[in-house]
Amino acid sequence: MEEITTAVTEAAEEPVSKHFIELAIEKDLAEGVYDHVTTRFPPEPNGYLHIGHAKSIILNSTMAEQYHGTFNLRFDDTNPTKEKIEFVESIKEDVAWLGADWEDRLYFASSYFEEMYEKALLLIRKGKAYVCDLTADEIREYRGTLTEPGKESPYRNRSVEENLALFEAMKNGECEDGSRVLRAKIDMASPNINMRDPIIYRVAHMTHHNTGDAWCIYPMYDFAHPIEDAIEHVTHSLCTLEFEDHRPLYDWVVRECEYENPPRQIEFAKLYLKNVVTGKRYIKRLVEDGIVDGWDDPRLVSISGLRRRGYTPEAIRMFVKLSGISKAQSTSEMPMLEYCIREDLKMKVKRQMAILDPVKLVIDNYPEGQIEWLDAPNNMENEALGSRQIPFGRELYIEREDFMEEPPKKYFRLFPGNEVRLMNAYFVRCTGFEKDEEGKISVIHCTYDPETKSGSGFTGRKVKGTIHWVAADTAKKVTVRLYENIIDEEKGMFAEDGTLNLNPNSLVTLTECYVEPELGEAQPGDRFQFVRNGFFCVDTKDSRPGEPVFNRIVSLKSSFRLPK
RNA sequence: UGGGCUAUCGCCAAAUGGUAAGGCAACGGACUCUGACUCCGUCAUUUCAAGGUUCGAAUCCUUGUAGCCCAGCCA
Repeated sequence: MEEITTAVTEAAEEPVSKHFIELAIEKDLAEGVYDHVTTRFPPEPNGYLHIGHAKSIILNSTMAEQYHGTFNLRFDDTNPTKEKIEFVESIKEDVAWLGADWEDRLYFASSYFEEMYEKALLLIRKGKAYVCDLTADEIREYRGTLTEPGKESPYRNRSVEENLALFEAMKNGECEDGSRVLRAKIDMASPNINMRDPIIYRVAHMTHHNTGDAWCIYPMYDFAHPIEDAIEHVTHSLCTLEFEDHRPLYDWVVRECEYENPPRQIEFAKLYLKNVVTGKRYIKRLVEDGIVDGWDDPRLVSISGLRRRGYTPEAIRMFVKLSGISKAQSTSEMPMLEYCIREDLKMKVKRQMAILDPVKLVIDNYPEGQIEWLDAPNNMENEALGSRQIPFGRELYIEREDFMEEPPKKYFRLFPGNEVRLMNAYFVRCTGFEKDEEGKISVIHCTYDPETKSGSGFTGRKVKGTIHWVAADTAKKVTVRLYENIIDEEKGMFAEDGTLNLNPNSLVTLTECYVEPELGEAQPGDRFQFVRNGFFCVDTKDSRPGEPVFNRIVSLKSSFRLPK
């Protein structure tokens, strides 16, 4: 008995191999480099978060959780020219929604400005920093190029006293924007351009969203970030690959600023999605051109867009986990994200019948005016979701594609003479159809067999197809939005002139859709599976009481294709 | 052309000198009151390339090749 229990437990713990960051953390813990783990997600409040940020949020927070450490949310707000307070709120909302819990550890880099200033003073006194009067253009020239070393600034050897006085003047507002900067004195000949006397403070007379007008000098990322991490006792500062070249500078700053137990920066590859736009400037353009509805347009992979579309945090977390953590630049594909949301929703939402492209079906041998309430399970695979009563009558709507006048081989649904099951109801046999003047099918006729009612245990004969339906008299008419990739996947992301190749059919709005009557009362955010049509979510923006607008989250996989 | 990083299936990704996991996608088949789900099967004699070391190499060594990042007073 005990052996069985053990075996089951072991099987449940699937031996997933550890990624390089987990190994690094475990090594640090084992060697006593750190006695705790602290991570952080450090966004600059200058825009909305997207699926790429989700990777960082989830990685950082799960590492803390996994090693019984703490996770901080810290706004890296060191550049007032780009930041706005409203982004702080949207970022907090998105991070919380994703399930990353910073508890009471919400920090702002701007609240460390005093300590950063003190550290700058320390560097000056140590002869490790100097005030430079070169213009921006001159600094660029002096920096050299990728292949040629830079040359030293004429201001590089100012005295400590002079530097102190000048830096004081910068701080006191006596210097105009761009007239002076504070630079770290490192090595103008370094092959790593980041080490060629990087600027660590600049002058900017601008009101900061958090510190107001208290400061007119602001620290640069390379100086501020390591200090922020050190102040918070961050142990593992996880960031993306493009900062690899900055690590020597990061280490230089924590060392020269004399922090004990300095944090360690570890880089990982960003999450890219094939044929998906995440770049701020492109999305901004889409918003400005009115191609999308805003940053929370359901076609975007912004966190708010995904949320509005109906994605769950669980699905996004699963996606990040399946995508893995490595240093190899990689591009995942949307089907993997789609798999995650189907996987998450299939057991937890109700399965309802909705007709997106209706055509009328008349059951000629069913009594006129009669309404019958049928029992329908909400989710055959999850009994906990219970069942509901749905109205059935003589006239129904079925999906236009569920009838074919001249069916190909292996078509299992309705065609003249064929019998199918109406899901949760009866077998019906097609007896004929009518067309309108344009030759389009307008009404389909059939007869039903009362003995074949769902749940009756009828086994007399079998049918190959089951189709869904809603009763015409009681159906609720709703708006449904279908989404496809906003990028034309055939053409690829960019055209030759650098513009995006847009898919003109990325959004299709259907207004003649019929759903079961109870869905008329669905609330914004409610999710459903519409039988054979995919997973849907009631829009949180455009829905009105009693008038839900359904967004398609993702379609179901379909293996039926007409032969060519 | 300087520096840093990375190359394992269409995509993501394990394997840490011991004989190429797994997931997505795809393709067969079974089942089905959703052509969904589920289930079962197929899918890298070979790891960017060429040499070398070794009983044994995706892993070590050489030499190449390709891709990404860096010259903001952005982060």
